[in-house]
Amino acid sequence: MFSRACEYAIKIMIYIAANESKGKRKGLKEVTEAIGSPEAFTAKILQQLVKGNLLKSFRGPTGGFVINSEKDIRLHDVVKTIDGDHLMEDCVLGLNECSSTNPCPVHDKFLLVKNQLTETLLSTKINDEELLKGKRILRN
Amino acid sequence: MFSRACEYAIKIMIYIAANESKGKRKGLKEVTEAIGSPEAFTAKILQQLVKGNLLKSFRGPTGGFVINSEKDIRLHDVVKTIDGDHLMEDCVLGLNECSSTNPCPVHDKFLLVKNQLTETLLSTKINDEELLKGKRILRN
DNA sequence: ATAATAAAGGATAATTAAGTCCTAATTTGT
DNA sequence: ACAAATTAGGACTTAATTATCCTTTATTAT
Repeated sequence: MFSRACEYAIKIMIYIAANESKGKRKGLKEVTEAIGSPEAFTAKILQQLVKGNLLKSFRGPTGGFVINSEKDIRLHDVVKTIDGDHLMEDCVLGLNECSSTNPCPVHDKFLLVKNQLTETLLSTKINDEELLKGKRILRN
Repeated sequence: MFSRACEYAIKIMIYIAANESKGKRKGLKEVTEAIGSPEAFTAKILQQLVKGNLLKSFRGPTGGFVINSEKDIRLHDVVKTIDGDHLMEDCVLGLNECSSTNPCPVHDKFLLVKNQLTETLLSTKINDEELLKGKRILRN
């Protein structure tokens, strides 16, 4: 559904959001340990999230990443930043010309699925407390 | 959402199912022309669909492909044959250990989406006449 | 039998995604 | 000023997906 990079990005955002009450910035090492991702690759994704204005970064000792609190970040923002909005916007069969007036055979069948998906991504805040209800795993 | 190969496979199955009333077998050339896919790659996908028992193939002159009419084929079968059932079964965040008793943060949020998707794939027959209502495009 | 036709299948190439490595730039505390 | 820590960024490697090419096998009609 999502690219590997996007899966990591979602975990990153949720981890940082869930732990930012503890004040200090979250470093690359801590994040990769928390979500169980390859370090160098995770660094690239963090960069993308910073460029996309979802995170703010700070260098040097005491440096690290924090959520950009000026924004009210949703899963939709994270997915869009890493994977673009192809999943939400494009034809399921990959047809450029597909639209409600000129539909592919499965266009109507997938309307519900895509709406449900888009709605879920749009409505879920990265710091939604429901995401943390009970014990929640972020890595294997 | 689906791999490119799977997108082609869905188009292949819908095209052959929609045109099989015209009696004769559908050859590789005709199929690639109909769905606008690369010929050699399409041949490989047709092979997979035959191996998965969704199509029957015949060689030689008058040869080609037909739907395996012993089965009542759904989109779910096509997707499973080409992409496997990862999309339907696996954790959205790619976690092996994720389950309803040991969930990832977005597990509940995506239950509806995944159920809707699975239900759509399971309930849509490849020869559903709704897939052909009005003008329906299979290629750009 | 033979020639023509069409799918099967193996090998290889091209492209994209995933992941690594190394150096540069910035910030902090001494 | 300097050393240590930490992110930024470029270049590169590896793996997976997409796509092509060529040969083999089966089938049909002459």
